[in-house]
Amino acid sequence: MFEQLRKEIPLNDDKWNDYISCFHCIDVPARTVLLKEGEIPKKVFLIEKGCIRVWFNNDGKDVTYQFFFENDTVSSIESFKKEIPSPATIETIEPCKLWYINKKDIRRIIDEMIEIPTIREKFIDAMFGRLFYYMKLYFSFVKDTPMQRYQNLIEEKPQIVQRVPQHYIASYLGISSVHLSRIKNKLAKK
Amino acid sequence: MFEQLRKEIPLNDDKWNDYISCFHCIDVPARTVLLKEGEIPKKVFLIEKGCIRVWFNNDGKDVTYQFFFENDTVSSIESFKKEIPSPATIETIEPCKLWYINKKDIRRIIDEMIEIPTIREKFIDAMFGRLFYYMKLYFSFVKDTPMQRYQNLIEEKPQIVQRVPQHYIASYLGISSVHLSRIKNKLAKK
DNA sequence: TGAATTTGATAACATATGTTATTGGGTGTC
DNA sequence: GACACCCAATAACATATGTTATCAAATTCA
Repeated sequence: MFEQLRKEIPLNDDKWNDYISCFHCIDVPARTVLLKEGEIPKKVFLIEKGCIRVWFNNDGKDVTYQFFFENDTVSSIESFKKEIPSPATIETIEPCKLWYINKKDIRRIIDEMIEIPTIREKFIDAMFGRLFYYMKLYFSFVKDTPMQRYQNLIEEKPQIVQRVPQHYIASYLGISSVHLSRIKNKLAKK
Repeated sequence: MFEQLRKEIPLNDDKWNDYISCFHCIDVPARTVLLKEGEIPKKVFLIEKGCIRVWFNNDGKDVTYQFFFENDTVSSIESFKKEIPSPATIETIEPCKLWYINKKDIRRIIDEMIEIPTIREKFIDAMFGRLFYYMKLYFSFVKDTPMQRYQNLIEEKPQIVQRVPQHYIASYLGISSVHLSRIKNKLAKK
């Protein structure tokens, strides 16, 4: 799981092993809630196998706003950083093999690693990447129709279309599942 | 302009004056283009007075996706960081008094300041703030109706509603100006 | 001041999208 | 195998939203 990362990070073996020992592996079935709306996040998850969605309750309807797959790290990032109750629920879609790390451990690791310039660079780049990701999502809502967003999804995130039930995808696109079904129908006729 | 910042940043006077001297002040009329679509950004702007919009061309229609006001810093952030042509145009809405700094200067200042832990902390917090801002914008598209988005705007960014022409606001909300007009009409009747 | 431009409201029509209900296929469980 | 459940497609209807055109008010600028 960590081989690739090991190569990229300039640490001696002791430090590395110290850090790695903070990660714990679990297997969970589909539809397992990893963080419930209203809880303050205590863990960050890393997916070895499976997929996860993050959703919140909007007047009784659940609105899925993010999917995660293999090698993604998952947390309710704003609540985690600010230590406030999460508005969102984190839930597995498929059976998953996960690694998790506790807040105080990840906090310590980041505080130590941020002092190393090359790692800091990576960290900041990752934050920019995340920022650009959300900017792009936002832009697609300002400028594209739901059909265009669906086509982009097929193009750019085929995993989502292949592995995630359609009603979750619909709410991710900001439309009803009926409408997504109509869009698929139209595209099929072309 | 920089008094408040001066208090927050622990630097000796020499360094401070060095940094400050990199900023240049200009006055520009309304509808001035500060960065044109396709150009690689070479400056970052800081607004002392006035307001600015950022927009891009979407099949012949201009789509405004961000507004900036006094004390905001403005750049086509992704293009600036990656040194790629900007998909967006930066343009004043009102006559503005601006400070700008060139890329190589801001680059140097950030590289030097990032080594100071308290400043680094502020810098990372600012990035998180930006990230949360775009996440929130994105969420509002996934879960709210245009009318709700408009009401949020009145609530949270009254400046925009008061100072920006309505057709720019409409495209910011992802709707036509006709529809925004209808929404206002409905709200007025309540 | 007067002309040009920008802005905002509204009407009429076409299209997109949501809601609710129904149907049938799949899948897992006992 | 029977049952419960989840999932996707579809129909029918209601509502939301876009498009185009027109007009009036406000603003800018010469």
